[in-house]
Amino acid sequence: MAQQTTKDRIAEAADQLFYERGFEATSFADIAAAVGISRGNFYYHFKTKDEILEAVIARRMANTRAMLNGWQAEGGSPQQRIICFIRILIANQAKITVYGCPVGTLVAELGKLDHAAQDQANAIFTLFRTWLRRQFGELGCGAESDALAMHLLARSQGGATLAQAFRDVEFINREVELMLDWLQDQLPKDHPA
Amino acid sequence: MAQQTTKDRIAEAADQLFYERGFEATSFADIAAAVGISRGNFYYHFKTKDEILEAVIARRMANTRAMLNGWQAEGGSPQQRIICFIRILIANQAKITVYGCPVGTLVAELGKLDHAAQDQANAIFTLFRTWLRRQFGELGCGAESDALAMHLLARSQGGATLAQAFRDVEFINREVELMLDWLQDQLPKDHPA
DNA sequence: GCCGGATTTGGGCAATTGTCCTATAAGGGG
DNA sequence: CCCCTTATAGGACAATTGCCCAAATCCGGC
Repeated sequence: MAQQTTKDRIAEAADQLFYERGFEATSFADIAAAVGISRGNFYYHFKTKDEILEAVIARRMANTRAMLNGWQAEGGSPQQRIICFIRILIANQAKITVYGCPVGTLVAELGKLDHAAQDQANAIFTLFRTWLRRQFGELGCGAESDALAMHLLARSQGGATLAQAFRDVEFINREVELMLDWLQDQLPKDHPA
Repeated sequence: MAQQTTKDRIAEAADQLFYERGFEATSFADIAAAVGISRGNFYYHFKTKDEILEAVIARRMANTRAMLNGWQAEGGSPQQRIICFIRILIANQAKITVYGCPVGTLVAELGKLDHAAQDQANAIFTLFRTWLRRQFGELGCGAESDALAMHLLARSQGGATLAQAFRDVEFINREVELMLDWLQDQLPKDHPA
C-alpha cells in the first residue's frame, strides 16, 4: 500500500472520529480538518454522510474479518483462539477506558437514531458471534455453541461499558481473568476428575 | 402529587427523549413538542440544555435511590434484593431491546462528548455499585464485595447491550438465569457439601 | 505544448441548532 | 379595579449543520 487514496484517508479519519466522538457529533468539518482537505471536497467522494458511515462500517467489517481470519490461520486450538478474543479487551484497554467498545457504542447510537445503517453495524457483532460459535462448536459444545458465543460477547461488552464509565483499567484485567476461568469451565469434561 | 409543575413535565419529557433518542439528538423543539409548550418558554425554566440534562440526571438519581430503598425496605434477604436487581432486565426488557440501558447509554454518550455532566451520570452507576456492594457485604463476601458488585453490573450491562443489538428478548431471559446461577455460587458455603 | 477527465477548492444554500429578548397573558392580594 | 409577580408565547440571533455548485487546478496521453 504505497499510496492511500483520498477516499481511504477520509474513511480512516471518519472511523477514528466516529469512535472517539460518536457518529452524530462528528461533522463534515471535523473530518475535513482531520484529513486536511476542504469541506466541499467531500461531495466528490461521498455524496452523503450516510455514505461515509457505510464506508466506515465496511472498513470495520474488513478489519474485523482480517483479525478473525488471522487468529484462525495461526493454527492454534479453538480454546486459544477464544482466548485471543477475550484478550482484545486488554490489547485495547487504553482506548476502551476512554471511548468504550467501538462496535457496542456505534450500534447503541445508531439504534437510538433508528438509522438505516444499524443493521450493517450489527453485522459486525454477528461476525464475532458466528466466529465464536464456530470455535465453541469445534470445542465440542454442540447446540449450546451459539448461546455460549452470545454470553461471551455480552461479558466482553459489559466489561467495556463499565471500564469506560469508571475509567478503571484494573477492572478490565479482573474481568478478563474471570472470562478465562469461565472458558475453562466450558471445556467438555471428557475425563471428569 | 395533584399537579405537576411545568418544570417537572419538561424534565419528564426530556428524560424519556434522552433515553429513546440520546442527549445530543434531542432538541429543544423536540422536548417542547412533547410537553406542548413553546420553545421560548424553556429559557424561563432552564437557561441551558445542560441544565435540563442535570435535571434529568437528578431525576434518575432520585428514582434509582427510591427503587433501591424500596427493595431495602421490603425486608427480604440480601440475596433476594440482589435478585431484584438482576430482574430489572426482565422488568424493562421491552424498552431495553429497543433503547438499551438508560444508564449505560447515557454514560457512554456523555463520555464521548467529554461532557461536563458525565461524572453526575456516572454517579447513577455508583449508586448501584455501592448498593450492590452493601448487599454482598451483608451476604458475607467481605473484601470481595465491591468486585462482585462491579462484575454483576458488567454482566447486566453486557446483557442489555447485546439484547438491544440483536433485539433478542429470549437472550435476556437466558442471561438473567445465568446471573441467578452465578449469584447462587457466590453464597458463602458455611457447610460445604 | 495542449487537451480532457479526474480531483480539489471555496463559497453558498436552506434548515436546524441553542440561546436570548420582548410582549403578552394569568391570576391572586391590596 | 389595579398592580405585580409568575408564566408563556413568538420570534430574532449567530452559529453550525449537511448538502451542493461553479470555478480552478492537477496531470497523464496525444
